[in-house]
This record gives sequence, C-alpha cells and structure tokens, in this order.
Amino acid sequence: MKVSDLYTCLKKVYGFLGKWWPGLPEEIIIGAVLTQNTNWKNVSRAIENLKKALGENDILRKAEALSTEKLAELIRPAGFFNLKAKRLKALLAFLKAYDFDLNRLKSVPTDALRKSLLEVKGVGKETADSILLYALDKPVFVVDSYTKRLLKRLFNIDLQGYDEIKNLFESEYPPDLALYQELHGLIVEHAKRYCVKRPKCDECPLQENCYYASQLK
DNA sequence: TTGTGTATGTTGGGCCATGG
DNA sequence: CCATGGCCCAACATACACAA
Repeated sequence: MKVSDLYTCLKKVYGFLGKWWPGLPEEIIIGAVLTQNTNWKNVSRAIENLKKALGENDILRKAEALSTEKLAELIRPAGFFNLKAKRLKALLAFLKAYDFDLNRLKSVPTDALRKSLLEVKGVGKETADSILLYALDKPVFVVDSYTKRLLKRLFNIDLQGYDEIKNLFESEYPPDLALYQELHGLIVEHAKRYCVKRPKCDECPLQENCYYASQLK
C-alpha cells in the first residue's frame, strides 16, 4: 500500500468520522493547547469548567481577562495546569490583537498565520496546525506521534522531522479541508485502537496491508 | 469471592539545555 | 544544524497484597 491509499483504506474500515474534533472554533483553539500530553476526556472536563465559569459566548475574551492563577484552577483537570495556563494566556494575548475575531484571523494567508502562531510561547507545530485545520478551516496536514508511528509501521517510512512528514502528506493529497480533517482523525483513531505502542497486529484490520505486521510472519 | 489499599506503568507536546 | 533527555502534571489502567 502507498501513502496515497491510506485515506481510502482507513475510510473503508472506519467509515466517516463526522465532526472528529468537537466544539466551537473558540473551544478548539483552547483545546489545542489543553490537549498537549493529555487525553481528551480530561481536556473536555477543563473546557466544561471554563464554559461553566465564563458562559458560552466571548469565551476567548473572558478567558484572557482571567488571572493566570484563576485560569489554572479552571483547567486543572487537563493536567500541567500551571504550564498550560501560561501557554493559554500567551495564545489569548495573541488573539486579542485581532480583537478575538476569528474571521479576521482567517483572512491572514495561511503561511504567515502559521509563522505567527509559532512565535507564541507554548504553541508548537502540532498545536499551530491543529488550530489552523480544525478551528480556522485551513487545509494543512497535522502530524503527531501517531502519524509518525503509523508511517513507520505501515510503510516502513522512518521520518523524524515534523515538516518532512507534513510535506509528504501534503504532496500525496490535494489540499482538501474535509479530507485533511478526516484523515488526521482516522490516523489517530486507528493508532489508538490497534497501532498502540505495543501493536495489536493480530486483531488489526490493516494487517494485510502493513509492512510491520507482514514482517512478523 | 469481593472489596480496598498501595504501587507502578503508560500516555502525551513543547521548551530548554546539552552534546554531537 | 539535529537528536536526546529532563521537566512540567494528572488520570487511568493494571497488578498485586491483604482483609473481611
């Protein structure tokens, strides 16, 4: 199997995921920071705390107005709360320059927008691309550790660099928003179910197409 | 057998320092 | 320039010891 066949292949197994990253764009931006090194269940608890304390609208503006300490208290369930409170504050300060208007943000060319997001302390490549893809509707490919592991196992492609992997996918697939959103979600779901650190090849629906699984025999 | 307590392992980005 | 490892934190899963 080739990298360009992965989408069709995963879709055959898992079907359409629908809206894989839940919530309003504002919540997705917050979630992108909160989900660093933690599972989604804990992140959604933290977001619920924020919504309960701040209400549903203008959540970014209201969150920015909170002290770092208060913010940390609310996002506690997401883990690393002191660190993430600082990172979230930094990101919210960046958004304030756009008056928290996501449409204004969206009107910035993607490359420039990505660069300025990466200048925010606490926003790395994965976080920036997640925001671009799921909150701002930009067709950029999101790479994570699951993507790296899947590439290595399925295709024996051993790339370390984030941008290398991003470029590989972006050259194999046309820049289609729905496709990119769906494909990243499919990769994560598959890696979480079967292609875990200690892979469950015997149960894996892709074992016939997988370099690693076929090597076991 | 079922419950409870304790310990230990696993998960996961980004920053920063350090060593090639 | 690039890779590696420590650091930030909590939840959950698993395993095991022991008691009732």
